[in-house]
Amino acid sequence: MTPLSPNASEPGVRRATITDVARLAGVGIKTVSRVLNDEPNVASATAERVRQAMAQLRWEPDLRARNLRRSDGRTHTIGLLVGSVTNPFAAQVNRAIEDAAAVRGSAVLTVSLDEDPEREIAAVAALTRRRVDGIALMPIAPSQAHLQAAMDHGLAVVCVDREPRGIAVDAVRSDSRTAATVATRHLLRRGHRRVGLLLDREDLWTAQQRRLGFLDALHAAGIDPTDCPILPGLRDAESSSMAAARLMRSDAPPTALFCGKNLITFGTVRALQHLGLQHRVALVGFDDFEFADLLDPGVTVVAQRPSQIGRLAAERLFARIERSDSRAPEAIDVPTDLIERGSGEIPPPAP
Amino acid sequence: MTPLSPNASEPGVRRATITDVARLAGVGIKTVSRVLNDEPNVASATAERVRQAMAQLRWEPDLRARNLRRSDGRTHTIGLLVGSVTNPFAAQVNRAIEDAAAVRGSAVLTVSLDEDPEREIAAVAALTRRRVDGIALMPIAPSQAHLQAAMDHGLAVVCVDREPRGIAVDAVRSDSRTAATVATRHLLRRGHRRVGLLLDREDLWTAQQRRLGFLDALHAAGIDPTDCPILPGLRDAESSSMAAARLMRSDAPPTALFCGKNLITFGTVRALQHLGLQHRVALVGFDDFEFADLLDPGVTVVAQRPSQIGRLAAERLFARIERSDSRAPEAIDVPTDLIERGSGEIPPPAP
DNA sequence: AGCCGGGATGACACCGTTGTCGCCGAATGC
DNA sequence: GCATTCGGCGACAACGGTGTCATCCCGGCT
Repeated sequence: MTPLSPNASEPGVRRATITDVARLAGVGIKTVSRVLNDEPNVASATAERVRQAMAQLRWEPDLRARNLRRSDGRTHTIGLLVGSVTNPFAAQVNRAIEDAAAVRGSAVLTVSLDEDPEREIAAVAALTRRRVDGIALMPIAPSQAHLQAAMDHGLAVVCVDREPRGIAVDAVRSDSRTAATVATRHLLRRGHRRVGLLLDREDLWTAQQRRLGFLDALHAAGIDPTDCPILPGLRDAESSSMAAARLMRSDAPPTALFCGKNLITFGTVRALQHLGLQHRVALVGFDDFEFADLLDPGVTVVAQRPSQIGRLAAERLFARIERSDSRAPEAIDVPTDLIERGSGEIPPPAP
Repeated sequence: MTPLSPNASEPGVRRATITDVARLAGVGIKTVSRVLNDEPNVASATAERVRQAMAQLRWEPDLRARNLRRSDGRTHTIGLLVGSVTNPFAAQVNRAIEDAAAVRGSAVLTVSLDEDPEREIAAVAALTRRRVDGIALMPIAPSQAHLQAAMDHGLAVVCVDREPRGIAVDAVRSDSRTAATVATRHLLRRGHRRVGLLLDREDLWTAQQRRLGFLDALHAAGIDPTDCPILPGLRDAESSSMAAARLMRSDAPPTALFCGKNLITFGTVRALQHLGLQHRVALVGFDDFEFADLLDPGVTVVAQRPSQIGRLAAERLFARIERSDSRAPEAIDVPTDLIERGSGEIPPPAP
């Protein structure tokens, strides 16, 4: 085996530059640049010499320097801001966007915001300094107006999962309101009259929409909303689990639950199992997840399509970046799919 | 509400540069630079004028230009190469590294390789052109020697989850061999004599180690390895599920299974449930996962500590980047935790 | 033979920042 | 009172590439 030079043996070799390549090939730097960029008007013999010099020196052009001067001004880098890369929904969106970016030769800078508005603002500033071509954002701050200055300088923006506020940009998300109506109606059709809704922070667009959809369904069925408790402000599985347990131990607990996002479903499923109620209380979750089908009972969900959302968002973003789309910003609804697995089909107890 | 200027209204304003700030503040550009970098020898009144000019123009310095000239040569950007950001293990590692990078003002370029060696090489080349300061890599290519040239130019590298080949760099990973031994011994102690091992591609270091650990345990218990089938080459949940089903339908199927990574566990759990064997065949998985405790039976696992692995990897990486650590490259073992939940404690059927 | 067009090429400015260095003026030392 | 320091500041080169433009050369056409 060949001897290995250790990690710490740095500066080592000075990195080759275009000047070194030019000198070795016996040409001017501009000719090297021409070869690198496949520009015309280079004799094939010259081009070959240049390519050999590049290979011999293992030269890789410096994209910072290149972008700095280039007329299109693009860095071929985009930013992705999500709640957390560990959230399965965000991870799927992330992957879809990464794939779309890779096809176009762009790299992705991913940032987890932990649903903190200040981190959204800080992250955007940091990405702006890096001159990313575009940003795909799951908005969390009360307003996205802080992006306007960067947009005036040509930054493209697309919002994912939630509607933006204070700026006019494309948005790609599930039709949360309709999805919530469908899920709630599904429970009501089984005869439930006391349905509980567990929700994320209500300053989020998604939570608002899902609440509206929930109420739409109650209204259509002529149900008194005051019989249907709404528990908002649930940020993670932990707090959701505690909230669900408290709710089920209350006087007149609901006979069915609708969970407004994946982490809430996780917590609620846990709570019901611990209380031994998983076969007595109906449950529909928002967002599909691994093993939803193998739990007992299987968890009925309104599944989002995160890959599709990510793919569409990336397409909009790159269309804006390449200025190939100058239509007015638009909101794109991605459909959801109700998947029946058992938990959502539990009937209310006989009166 | 204020009117919103649409996304497509680009070039719009020319972006302010340090020259604009200098002119507005009535100073030289170098003074602006000094204020920006908190360098000494600027009168406080002057600094204040400069800061006002910065704010007024909403100027954000261009990090590309800055890094290009700076003497330390750092871009404050690192690369992270994983199998896929949708894999929960990778996602946790990703998050830990992102957090460590954020503290140090570095951004993370994440790339999913889909376990494709060629993409590893291509991704490293792309990151090299971007002049990242370091790369955290879950190695997939047969050799990582392709990183040597970049390392000679100062690139820092740390390997995650798997051992590197062909280069000398730090590595942070679980002690797979010991973990596999512990898991296998756990099954053997319950009386199993025919234990099946389901494995990832055997060219991967982790799969090799887990196989060795498995055999170690058999050997120590005096068990004939030929009674214990090994199914390698399982890349995803799908193929694992099919392989597990085929195995259980064979003559003399094993009475216990050990799954060599998270996706294999997912597939195998599915297969056992579909065959109705989940309470008759013991199973231990590698890697913990959401709902492992709520399945029936609960899934016993050897849990890795992905956050810790990511954190330690990032610490090594930044130590190398900052040249604050010049020790020889080192392999760091992160312990695993056997978590008993039921599936691993199922005894073999009475003879 | 002289003119012209265009392919091949390099000199040089430039992108937006930081590093080097020199200049100026005020404070300090003797 | 004069040399010496030093704080404050800007001119200019440099980072590693690309854009612009001038130049050279050669073949084809009058």
